[in-house]
Formats: sequence, structure tokens, C-alpha cells
Amino acid sequence: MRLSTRGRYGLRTLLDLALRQDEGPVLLKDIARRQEFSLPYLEHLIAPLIAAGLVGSTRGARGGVLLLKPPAEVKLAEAVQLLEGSIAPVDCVNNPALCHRSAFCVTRDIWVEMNEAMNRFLGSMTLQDLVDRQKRKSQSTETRERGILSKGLRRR
Amino acid sequence: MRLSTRGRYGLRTLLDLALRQDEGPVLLKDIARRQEFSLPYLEHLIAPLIAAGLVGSTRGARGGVLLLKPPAEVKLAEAVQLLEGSIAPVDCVNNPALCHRSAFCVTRDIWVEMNEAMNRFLGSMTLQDLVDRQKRKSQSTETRERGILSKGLRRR
DNA sequence: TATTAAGTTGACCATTTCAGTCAACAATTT
DNA sequence: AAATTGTTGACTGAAATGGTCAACTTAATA
Repeated sequence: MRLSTRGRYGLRTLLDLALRQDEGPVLLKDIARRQEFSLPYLEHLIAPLIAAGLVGSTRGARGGVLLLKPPAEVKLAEAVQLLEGSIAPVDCVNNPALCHRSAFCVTRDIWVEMNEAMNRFLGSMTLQDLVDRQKRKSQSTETRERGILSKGLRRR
Repeated sequence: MRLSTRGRYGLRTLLDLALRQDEGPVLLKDIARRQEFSLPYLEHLIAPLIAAGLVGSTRGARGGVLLLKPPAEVKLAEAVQLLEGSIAPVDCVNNPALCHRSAFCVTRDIWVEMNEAMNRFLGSMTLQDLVDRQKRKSQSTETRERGILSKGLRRR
């Protein structure tokens, strides 16, 4: 039941873009450096996001990519769907005809409901939630570090 | 995010056993035939269930396997955990040390919560629920077929 | 217009995982 | 003893994963 790196890196890429939405085009190179994966791989990761119109891109000097929608309007379910395709636990959830047992298979019913639970969760959160959490997290880290410094435990 | 066949076939195996808990040892061969996967593969699937004490087995003539716990006491979360191991969407959910970003990574937080949502769902259902659903399903199928027959649409 | 700086696309590749088979073996009954 | 049944581990082919690389297109700028 693991997500592939597409979903994981791709969501981090979207968060990276959401945090820099006012700064104009962001270089793929910079995203790759910050997020610690390779540029050639990122080029592939981001393709479906561009194809779907969620991310815009301009080539050439001063080019880059940027998030085209307000983060509050991008549900994680949508992002993950673009990056990973369906996250259903089994293929017959989306395509009952794959298995002639579908009609009377109660384990399939379980996977259908589990799929619904997962999509309900990912549908309840947006990129803006990630942005908010990230900012809160950075802030509390900084606060903690100021506290440490005020006690005289200066970092080298 | 697909489950492997271990989880899928394994859960069907457990349901098969739960439906026949009063019939004494069930032959692996019969399970394989009913569930439509190979006997050699089933032998591997069932091993962790036996190792965990959820399923008992006896060898030799008149041997077979049987469910050792009441279906109502077997949560699907437990069964899937035995069959698949952790179903967490990413490894760092269980082992934050795998990635030095864990402490400040908000996407990891999302996967942690998604993992909780999945386990909440699977923890809310038991093998008995599957048994009940299966019985209800078979019954309504039979009812429907009686209905069809009563209308004179006899099957060949 | 030539050069440089980007993103785009497709071919390619190594490794790992998956799904499954097969053979040898152990235990139990008849 | 012979037959039946589960147990274990070695092995394998195919597919997915996680990338890299090179050629190409587009845009800005000197």
C-alpha cells in the first residue's frame, strides 16, 4: 500500500510552489535542490501537473513554473489523483469487470469503502492547509530556537 | 497504493474459513478452488496467519486449516497487518529516522493522518461483518433468482 | 542574430518487488 | 507401509519503480 515517489515528491513540489506563489516563476532546479531530489526526475514528476493546468510553465531564460490555482482550491485528493492516478487498494474498485467475482465479492465492497474513506480524507484537505501547517511549524521552530539562544546556549 | 495479492487473497481466505468455522478442518485445496487461486500460492499466503495463531492447521490425512478465533474478534486491521505488514502510505510514517526531513515535513504529517484514517476504518470492521454481508448478499441473490423463476424465465 | 537559459520529451537502464511454481520434506491417518 | 495433507525454501519470469541521459523547443538578451 505504499505511495510511489511520484505522489510523495509531487506533493512536496506543489507545497514548494504554493509557498512561493507571489514570487513569479520558480526554477525547477531550485525546487529540486530544496526538496532534495534530482532535476531530471522532477521534470517527469511535474509533467502531469502542467498537463492538467494546475501548474503553468514558461521556457527559456527567466522561465520557470508556478502554481496557477489558489492553494485553498486545490484539494489533496485532486493533486494525488493527478500524480498517482487512482489510489484504490485494488483495481476492481474502479473496474468491476476486471474480475467475474465482483458482483458477489464482499471483500471488494470493503476495498470500495476503504477507497471512499481515503478519498474523503484527501478531499477534506487543501494545499492551503499544508501551507498553514508549514508556516506554523517553521514559526514554532524559530520560537524554540530563540528560547534556546536566550538561555545562552548559542549555536557555533 | 495498491494492496498486493497477499492482502486480497488472504482476506478472502479468512472469510472462506469464517464461513466454515463449524465444519472442522478445511482443505487448502478446497479454499484454492473456491477462491480461484493456486494451491502452491495459498500455501505461502496462509503461513503468516498460522504463525500468528489466527489460523490452526493439522497435517496428514483428514488435516486442513481452521480459524481459531471467533470472527467477531478479528478486526480487518489485524488481518491486513498480518498479511501485508504496515499499510502506511510511506515508510517514514513508521520510521521517521528514514528521512532527515521528517521533523519539519508537513507532507509526512498528512501521510501519518491518512494512515490513521485507514487504520480507523479497518479497525472498525471484523471478519464477522464480512460473514454477515456475505450471507445477506447470497440471500438476496437467491431471492432475486426465485423471483425470476416465478416469472417463468427459467434458466437452462 | 547568436548565445544562453530554461522547460519538454522520449529512449533507455538497473534494481526491486510481485506473483507464482516446484521440489523436498514433515506429520498424520488408515 | 502407503496415502494424504500441510511446510518450507529455492527459484523464476514479468512488471513496476526510480531513476539518467540526450536531443529538442522556446524564450530572453547581448
